[in-house]
Amino acid sequence: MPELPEVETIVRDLRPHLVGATVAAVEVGHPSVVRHPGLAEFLRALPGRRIERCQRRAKFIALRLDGPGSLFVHLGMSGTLTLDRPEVPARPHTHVRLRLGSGAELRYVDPRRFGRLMLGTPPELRAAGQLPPLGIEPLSPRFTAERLGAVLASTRRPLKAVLLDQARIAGCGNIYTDESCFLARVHPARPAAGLRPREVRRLRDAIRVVLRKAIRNRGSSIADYRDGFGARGAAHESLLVYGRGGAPCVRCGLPLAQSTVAGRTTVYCRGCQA
DNA sequence: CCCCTATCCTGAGGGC
DNA sequence: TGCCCTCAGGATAGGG
Repeated sequence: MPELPEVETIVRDLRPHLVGATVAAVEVGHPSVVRHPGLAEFLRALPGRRIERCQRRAKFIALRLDGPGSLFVHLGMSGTLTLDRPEVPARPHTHVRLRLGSGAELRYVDPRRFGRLMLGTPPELRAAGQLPPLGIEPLSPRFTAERLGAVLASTRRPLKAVLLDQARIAGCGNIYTDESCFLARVHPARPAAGLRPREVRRLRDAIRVVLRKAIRNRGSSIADYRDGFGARGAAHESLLVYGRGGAPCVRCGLPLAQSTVAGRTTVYCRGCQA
């Protein structure tokens, strides 16, 4: 579900309310979402900890705690992390609740339970196989056309597969990958290493424009996604290709093509993305 | 290394 | 109205 812009929106929403707050109590409804450490240790280690930072890395939410370690949350396909007043009834599939010293409640809701919560330092979690290798942040200043070119040059896999590969570029999912390829006018199934330098530059710029615009619009609420306060985003209202297979291309009017690339539904324009 | 498929789950939507 | 099928924004394991 949530890609970089959705996770970033949540982090920005929650940050002012979480930083400085103390975890007063923890309740876990469905233990399978707690991946590390074990449930008992998770319940033991969290209460009393103070949240020092609230940040995004790739599609992970990282709540840095006092003392060593962070609480990492990955939302999977259908997860949400919201701050609620405790008297508001919890929605179905609320699996974890953190009651805060402020009285508010941080709730992890995830119908499909593909998401997960983990507690520890990055090296610990990497050693436990819970935190995968993560590539460059596409919104960082280090994400230059040269850098993207180097990433793409290393493989002949389809471009889209590389953009979705979190170990190479962190944060892009199915929606914004298709949007970026369209904006850059490159075909998502082209071998990554085959892009010309000017196409790489266009793609680099397109990825940043697409992600920034989606953040400005507070994320795409196509199904389950909600912001840090449970409200829907508006980014899905201005998507150019995602979910529009068969509809006319906004640039040339040709019906948008839909096929499977890198195992994912992919929408693109045969005319504009040669 | 690459690529595809199945898998973890629930819910929404379409066809009949 | 209901049943069945397919599909979904993610990530990973296993097979060819």
